[in-house]
Amino acid sequence: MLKKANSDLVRRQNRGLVLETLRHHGPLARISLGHQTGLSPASITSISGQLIDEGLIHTITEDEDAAAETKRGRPQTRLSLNPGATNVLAISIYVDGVEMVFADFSGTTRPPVMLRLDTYAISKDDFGPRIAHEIRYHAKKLGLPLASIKRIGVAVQGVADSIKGEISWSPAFRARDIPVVEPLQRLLDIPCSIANNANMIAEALIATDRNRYGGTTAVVFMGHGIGLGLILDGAVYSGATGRAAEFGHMNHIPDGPLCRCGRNGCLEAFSADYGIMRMANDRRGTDFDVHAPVQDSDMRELEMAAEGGDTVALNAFVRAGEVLGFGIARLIALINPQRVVLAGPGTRAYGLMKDSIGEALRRGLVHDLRKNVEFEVVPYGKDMITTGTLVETLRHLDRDVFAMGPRGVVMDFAGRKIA
Amino acid sequence: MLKKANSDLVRRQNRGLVLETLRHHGPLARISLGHQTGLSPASITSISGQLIDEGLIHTITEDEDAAAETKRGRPQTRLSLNPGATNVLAISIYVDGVEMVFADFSGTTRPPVMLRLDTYAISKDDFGPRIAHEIRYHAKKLGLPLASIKRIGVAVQGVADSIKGEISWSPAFRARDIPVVEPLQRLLDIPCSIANNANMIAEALIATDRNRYGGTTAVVFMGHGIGLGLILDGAVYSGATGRAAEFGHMNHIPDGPLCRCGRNGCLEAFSADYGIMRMANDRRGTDFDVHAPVQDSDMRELEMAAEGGDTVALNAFVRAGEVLGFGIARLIALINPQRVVLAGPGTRAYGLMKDSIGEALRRGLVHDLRKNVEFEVVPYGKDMITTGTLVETLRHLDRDVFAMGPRGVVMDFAGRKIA
DNA sequence: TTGATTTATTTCGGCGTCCAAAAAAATGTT
DNA sequence: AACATTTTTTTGGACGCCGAAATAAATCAA
Repeated sequence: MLKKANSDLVRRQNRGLVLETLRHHGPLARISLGHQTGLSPASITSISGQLIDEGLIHTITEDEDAAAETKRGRPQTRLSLNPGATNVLAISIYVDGVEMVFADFSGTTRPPVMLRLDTYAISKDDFGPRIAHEIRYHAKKLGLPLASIKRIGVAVQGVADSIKGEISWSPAFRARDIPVVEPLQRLLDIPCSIANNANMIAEALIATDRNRYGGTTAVVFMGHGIGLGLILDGAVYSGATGRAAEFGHMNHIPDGPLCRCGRNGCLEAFSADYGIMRMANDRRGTDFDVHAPVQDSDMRELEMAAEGGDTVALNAFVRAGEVLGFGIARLIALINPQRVVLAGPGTRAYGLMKDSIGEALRRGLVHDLRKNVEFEVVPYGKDMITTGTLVETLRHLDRDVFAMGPRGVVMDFAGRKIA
Repeated sequence: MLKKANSDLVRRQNRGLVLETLRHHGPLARISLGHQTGLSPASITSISGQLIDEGLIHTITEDEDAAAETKRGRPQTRLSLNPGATNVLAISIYVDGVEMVFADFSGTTRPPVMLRLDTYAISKDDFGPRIAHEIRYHAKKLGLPLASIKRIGVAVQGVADSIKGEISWSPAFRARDIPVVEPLQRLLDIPCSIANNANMIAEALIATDRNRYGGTTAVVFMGHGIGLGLILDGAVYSGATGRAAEFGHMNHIPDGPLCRCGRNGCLEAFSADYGIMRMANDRRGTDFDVHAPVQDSDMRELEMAAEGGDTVALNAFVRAGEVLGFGIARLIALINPQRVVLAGPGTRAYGLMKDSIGEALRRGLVHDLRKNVEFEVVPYGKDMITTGTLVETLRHLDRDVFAMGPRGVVMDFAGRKIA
């Protein structure tokens, strides 16, 4: 259903557009901003005038490199996001701890703060307050007033319910339904949102190359579990309940090996680290504790063994690839994406799985569908998750907070404050 | 990325909103239109004034029933879509023929015209012109000038490429990549679009009850194949290439029975009519022609046998349900819909499959996911496809054609033509 | 040095849209 | 007939965008 439109909507949308354009293209002169956005120079003057007065953007003065090009005519004065306008915080939760990255409005990050924390042991209700406390401490240490932080984005592997603001389930926690958004908002008075790792990687990819990833892309995250971020029509899709897709628990074979979720035969039970480890250690999978976190060092060792010619180890990876391939084939049948991206630490072993993934795709997917899909593996870095979270958080500020404009301020024709 | 907004956008959106509101709620007084849309009475007067002048809506005069309620105050004059504003045409393609339903702007349909046509035999390039010819003939017969038909919507079972405007593949045709949109537009000069049956049923459901189906719903179509219409965030999702989802060719078991698509183990190969028939006739599926269309009468006979206690027949349905259940479980794991709807002629046998579907869902899906999904079966009528196609077609007119307004017409303050 | 040229930005006036408030219209009630 | 009530229209103002003209600030050329 359509929504009512009025001049309020026009202002919001165009202010948001200007902010997003500056964020995407970096500093731009008003004239270029006009070309990029499609707005007239007059409108750009008006809008940028307001944004400058509100301190959200500013003109660049020490603009050596651009001024260096000697051209005729009045020189451009480039506009840029004002880093000091606000701060944001991206939090990534891992099995062994929590990473906090503070950034300013322009997206420039402070060095990450790594927090050791036995997430697996912490209780449902202790987690939020503990994090709130750490945020308070580190913000102070970095000289960032709490009030300057306008939004916090949290990313976690597993099922994040973005509507309830909880971690429904994550391999990093023994506890379930861990409230995150509510305690942070209550204790810090800062708006907060939570999302899933794979979705944040998808955000990072869109930000990196909108042409490449902006259409319909499936981002498969391989690690302690198998996650999925779906980009549909250029935006990350986050499901009905705000929970991300549960690709890892898509069934592969009825009555297959036991999965962490308690069912049998989930994709994860074959292709996540623990599935591979189990396959390598004990082909029948009877007395294997699926809940015990797999150490990264153990996985590396297994990869080495497989590369060195250990048939049992190699076979575990081949089988993981086969099952993953069938999973992706099913995914393609359902969503018909233009592109499938593999990401996450599990892609380290991609070389071992490549052939069996391809073979499974051939067996499990009509040629018509397969031929239209581009495949790629992106090298994994934790920073992708942080980047994605920041992108998402800052976009929310651009579109939904700062696009609104200040309230109760009288402006003149060009949008300048009169009082 | 955001788009530029200006008063043009405002007008388009609000005109569209008024048209959609009248379409959805039926005749409404200006005051009620204001309440429904959120627009002020002044704006409604202005917008409706324009729409009336353009002949898109009109005031109701013979409004006995509403005027009957004797109330104080100036009586309401209700506005309604003007049926004579334009005509549209919905075409549904079946194995045995083609159905054409003409409707006016208010959505009132003429009796369906059923066209016998051996679709399975017709060649790739004959189909479009043949249909164009029939449209010309029947429009004339019904007294509808071709120029009064502003849009044609075509629905077909199978893979419809809505961007190319072709039927990529359908069980109704032996031919592939059959152009439909291009010949109709060329020969009749009427804009045309093509979509897939299941998506049109999804459209019909949204139109019927937006609260119920408007969030995230998966519509599974069971018939000569297994199709899927996805409603994401209230709108039918039609994939990257404009092709609908290929749920029927999602692999169930590697190296399973042969499917029409040439792969092995697709969902369809178990649960579409031919899969069930094969299972009942010949459990090894060696010498069964998967391409031969299954007669509806044969399916009914098989259903009767199963209901009468024939174990082999019953088992075929049970197995079809099991596989369908696993398919739906995978679908839920990926998309996490709020609701799954089963539709299509195949649902006649739902009673035979119900238990095995449920059992497969239990085995193939985490409880957390399963518990949030509502399940339902809608009784099948061909008219759902027609309804959905009309809804989609008329919405396009509301939003993208008539919302623009006439060009080059000078209006006074209230939107009335001056010249 | 000075004026012409060029390019960027701002100002001005106009237009389209929405909206609140006042006015008008149309009917019921007393 | 006067008043009350509800719906619709008119009026006048606000906000936003835009085209055109004006202004600003530089380079180029003589």
